[in-house]
Amino acid sequence: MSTHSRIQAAELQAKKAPRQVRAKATFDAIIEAGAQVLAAEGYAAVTTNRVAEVAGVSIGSLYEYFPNKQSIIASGLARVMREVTAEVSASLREAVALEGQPRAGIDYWMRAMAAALERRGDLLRVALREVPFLWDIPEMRDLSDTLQHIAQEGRRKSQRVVHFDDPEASTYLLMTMVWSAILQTVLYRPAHLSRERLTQTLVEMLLKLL
Amino acid sequence: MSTHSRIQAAELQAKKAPRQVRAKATFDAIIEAGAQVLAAEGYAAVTTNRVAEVAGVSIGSLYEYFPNKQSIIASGLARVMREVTAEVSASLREAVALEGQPRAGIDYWMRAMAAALERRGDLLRVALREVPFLWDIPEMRDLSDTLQHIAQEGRRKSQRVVHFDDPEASTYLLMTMVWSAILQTVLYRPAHLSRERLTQTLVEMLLKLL
DNA sequence: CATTAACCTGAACAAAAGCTCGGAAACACT
DNA sequence: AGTGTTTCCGAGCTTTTGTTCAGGTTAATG
Repeated sequence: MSTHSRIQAAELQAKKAPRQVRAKATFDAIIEAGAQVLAAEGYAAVTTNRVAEVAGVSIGSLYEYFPNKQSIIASGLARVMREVTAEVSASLREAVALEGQPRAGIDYWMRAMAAALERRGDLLRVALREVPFLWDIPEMRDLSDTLQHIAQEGRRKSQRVVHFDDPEASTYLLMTMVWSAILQTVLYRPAHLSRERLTQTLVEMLLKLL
Repeated sequence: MSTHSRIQAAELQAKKAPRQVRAKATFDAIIEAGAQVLAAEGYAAVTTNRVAEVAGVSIGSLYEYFPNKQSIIASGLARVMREVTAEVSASLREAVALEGQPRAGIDYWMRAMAAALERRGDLLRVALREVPFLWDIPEMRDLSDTLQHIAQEGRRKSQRVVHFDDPEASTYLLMTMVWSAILQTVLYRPAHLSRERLTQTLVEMLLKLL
């Protein structure tokens, strides 16, 4: 078993909230700078002094609000993931609501996912591959939980959606697989598979299965 | 676009091969120690001095064979990935050969994949999540290329395997999705999905699609 | 206006980590 | 045994980086 110590939740959060508007601006600038350096230059390039410099703030101010380096990155990723979760789950709900036209629903959902991921592509690429404490950020886990929840709910409402021996497991799996495929394709752009071919084929497959 | 510099191939390789048997032992001990520390304590814990210590070798010896820290990790991962690729692609070939019994073939292949991954679970988990230059290691890319190659070849030989509008893309996708699902399940053990349920459901899905 | 609280600054400290290098020991070969 | 080559050693140099702190500035408060 891997034993390297999990990071405590407190160490991944800001240590105090800004009270004045000026302070709110520096706070945001720090988070923004952290995300930007991470996305553009990778995890190793994210040093506290560099983040402060990019944010246009002194190193002291940085430690006024964040207890350590990790909390800056974690705050930025948490913020982004809240946005992604909101966008993706909203589109999944809409897709589920389009019961009558499964093709349109699936298509719509996949485009929404791809768009949400692509907009944060540089950041998510680095985050998924390099940030050691990524999965200690609660918002990171929330996305898949939320999607699962919506999917299972949708399955229960309209019985005819999945007929497998194990409906729960197969819904879970379908969800996971489609998500993985989109993630892979959008973030890592395999040579032989354009976005168009991906979505077309995925839709076809899902229609055969549902 | 993310601009952080790609690592040169030379920086990820051993700088000279051991000539004597004694030297071969230290060389291997270093690689082994690197992999062990990485698997057990994470990327941040892999320091050159620590690797030397765990290997029971002096720091000087380490730099006799490896130009830098990354090359130690890269060598270890390359070695492991050669093994995994060999095991997984052998089992895929056998599965493809079982044309007559698709259920047995799929089942066999998935068990082989799961076993190959699980045996290196601790190492691969950390590698996939934390090693920044992971995909600059050629052996890392070889696996999916090899699997794709075998799968596409299998499809061409027995025409009746996949009937989709875009056979190549759908084979690619199926491959990717099954691989992702197994990887996820074996390495990150989702709470609600046991290995048994996964394989059962996956087999069922594949049979419906092929 | 006076006082307190919030905010900001940046030089400097301490720890850590990658890597070098001069020299000794083990080995191969004649 | 003698000679050159390979291997090994580890103290220490250099650089980097996370973080602190004492003091100054700005904003709120009464």
